[in-house]
Amino acid sequence: MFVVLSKENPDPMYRQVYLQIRDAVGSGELSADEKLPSIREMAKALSISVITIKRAYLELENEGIIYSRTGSGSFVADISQKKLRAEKLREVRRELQALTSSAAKFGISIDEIIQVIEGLKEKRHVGRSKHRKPQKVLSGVHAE
Amino acid sequence: MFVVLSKENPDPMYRQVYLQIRDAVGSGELSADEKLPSIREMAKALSISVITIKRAYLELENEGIIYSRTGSGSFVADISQKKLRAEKLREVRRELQALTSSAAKFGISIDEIIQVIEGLKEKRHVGRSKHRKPQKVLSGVHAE
Amino acid sequence: MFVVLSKENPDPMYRQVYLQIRDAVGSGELSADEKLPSIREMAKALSISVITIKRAYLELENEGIIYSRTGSGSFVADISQKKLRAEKLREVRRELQALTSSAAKFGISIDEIIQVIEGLKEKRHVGRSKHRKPQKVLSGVHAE
Amino acid sequence: MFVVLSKENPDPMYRQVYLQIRDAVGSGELSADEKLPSIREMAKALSISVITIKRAYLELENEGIIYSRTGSGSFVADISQKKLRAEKLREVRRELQALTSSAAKFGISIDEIIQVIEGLKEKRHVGRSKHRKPQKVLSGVHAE
DNA sequence: GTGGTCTAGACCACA
DNA sequence: GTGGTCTAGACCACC
Repeated sequence: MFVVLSKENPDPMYRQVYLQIRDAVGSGELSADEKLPSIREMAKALSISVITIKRAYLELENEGIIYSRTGSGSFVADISQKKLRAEKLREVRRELQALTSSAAKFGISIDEIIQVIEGLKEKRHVGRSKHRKPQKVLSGVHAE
Repeated sequence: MFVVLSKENPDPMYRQVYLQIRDAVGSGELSADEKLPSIREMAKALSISVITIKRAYLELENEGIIYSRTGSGSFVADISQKKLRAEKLREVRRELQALTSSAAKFGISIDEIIQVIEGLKEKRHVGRSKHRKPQKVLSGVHAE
Repeated sequence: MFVVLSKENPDPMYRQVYLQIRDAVGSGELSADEKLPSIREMAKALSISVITIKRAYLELENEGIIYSRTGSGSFVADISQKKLRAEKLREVRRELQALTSSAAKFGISIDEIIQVIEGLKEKRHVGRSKHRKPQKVLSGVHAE
Repeated sequence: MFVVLSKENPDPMYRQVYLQIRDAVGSGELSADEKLPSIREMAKALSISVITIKRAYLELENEGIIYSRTGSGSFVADISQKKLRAEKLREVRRELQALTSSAAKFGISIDEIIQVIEGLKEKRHVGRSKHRKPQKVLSGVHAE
C-alpha cells in the first residue's frame, strides 16, 4: 500500500490519507484483518504529525472501514467490498446529479456529457493515463 | 434573478452568491450590461454582511463576468455565453476525469457510470425534479 | 444549556460534552438552528482545550446533530427529535440485551430485572432523584 | 469452559477473559477449588500474551473469585454464588438507573423500557438467540 | 469574531 | 511497542 500526499491537492492531509486507504480497501488491495502501519510509523514515513494520521484512522474507524485495538494496532475491518462499492456508487450518482444540473444551466445537455465520458474511455484505452501527469508528491510509505 | 443561500450547502456564502450569478449569466438569464442589485441591496435582502457580497462581486469581476462602475453599480459584462459554456465544459471534463478514475478503484466501470447518467436523464423527463424537493433556504432576493 | 464535566465520569471529556449536547437536542432543550457557544467560548468556560471541544462538535456534526459554518459558528441541525428518540431506543434495546443475557448467567431472570426497574420507577416518583447526589463538577457553562 | 475473544468486543482482551471466567463461576459452571488452565496454557490456546492472561487472573484474585498457589496453579475460590449474584444484581441496578435516566431525556418512559425488555423475553423464548448469530471469534480454549 | 487544520509535545492504558 | 486522550500553541479561510 502506497500513501502519497500532494501539495496540489486542496484536500487536507488527513483526508488524503483517509481517501487513499478507503480506496485501497475498496479495491481489495487491502483485505480484511490486514494490519495497517501504526499511526506513528505512518506519521514518520509521511513526515507529518501523528495527530493527523490519527484523525484519518479515526474517520476510517467511524465509517467502519478499519478498527483499532489499543496495544495491537489498526486493522482492516471485515466490511464487504460490495458495501463499499455500493456506497461509492451512491456518491457517484450524487455528484453526477450536481454536475449535470449545473451544466444544464450553461446549455450543456446530458448527452453531451456522455460524449465527454466516452472520450475519457478512449483515452484510458490508449493506456498512458497512469503515468502521464506525475503528481508532485511529498513522500510515500510502503506498507505490506 | 433569484439568489438563494442554503445552509445545507457546504460552500461558503460568497461562493454560493458567485456561482448563482455566474450561472445566471451563463444561461442567458442575465444579459450584457444588465444592472445587478447593488451590494448593499443584495446584502440586505439576503441578511448577510456587505463584505460577503463584495467578495462575490469581486471574484465575478476578476473572472470578467461583471464590471463595476463606481457610483453607478455593477453590470453584466459583455462576455459571450459561448466562452462561459466552453469553460464550464472544461470544468465538467475535469470533474468527470476525477470521478471515473476514483470510481475505477472500486471496480465501477465507465459504462456503469454512463448508465447512471442515463438514469438521471430519465428521471428528469418524468418528473419536475427541479421543483419537487424545495431546498430549505435561508433567504432570497428577487432582482429583475 | 448547561454543560458540566465530571472527574468521576470515566468517559473522556470530549465524550461528556458530546453526550450532554446530544441529550439537550434530543430533549428539545435546544431547538433547530439555535446557535451553540463557539468552541473557544465553551473551551474557556470549561477551562479545557479548544481542541477537545472541537472534537465533541465534530462528532456531533458527523452524527448530523449540529452543523458548523466557518465564520458564523455552530448550530443545532434540523434533525427531528423523533429520529434521535428512535436512535436512543435502539441503543437502549442493545444495552438491555447485553444486560439481560449477562445477568442470566448469574441466574437473574428477566422478570427479576423488571422488578428492579419498577423499583426505580417508584423512587423517581418520590422525586428527590435530581438533587440527591450532587455530582463533583469541574465547571459549567451557561449558554442561552 | 470455553473462553473466546472477539475483535468486535471493544473491551480489552484481559477484560474479556476476566468477565468470562467470572461469569462461569457465577453460573456454577466452575465450582469451588476447581483448577483453572495455567496462565501459559491459556495464553497459548488464545494466541495472546502471557501477561494479558496474568492480568485477568490477577484481577480475579483481587476480587476473591480465584486463588493462586505458586507452583500448582490457579483455582476457583470458595466464594458463594449467592454473593456473586448479589453483586451482579447491584451492577444491574446501577446500569438500569443510568439507562433509564438517560433515556428519560429523550422522552422514553420507564414503562416503555419495560416493554422493550418484555420484547426481549419473548424473542428468547421462541428462538435460541444465544446460538443463532455465532460471533466472529479470534480463538477459543476448551478447558474442562 | 468564527470554524478548520496542523504541529510538537505529553501522559495513560493495553499487549 | 500499540492506540486514546489532551494541551498549548499556530496559521488559514470566512464573516
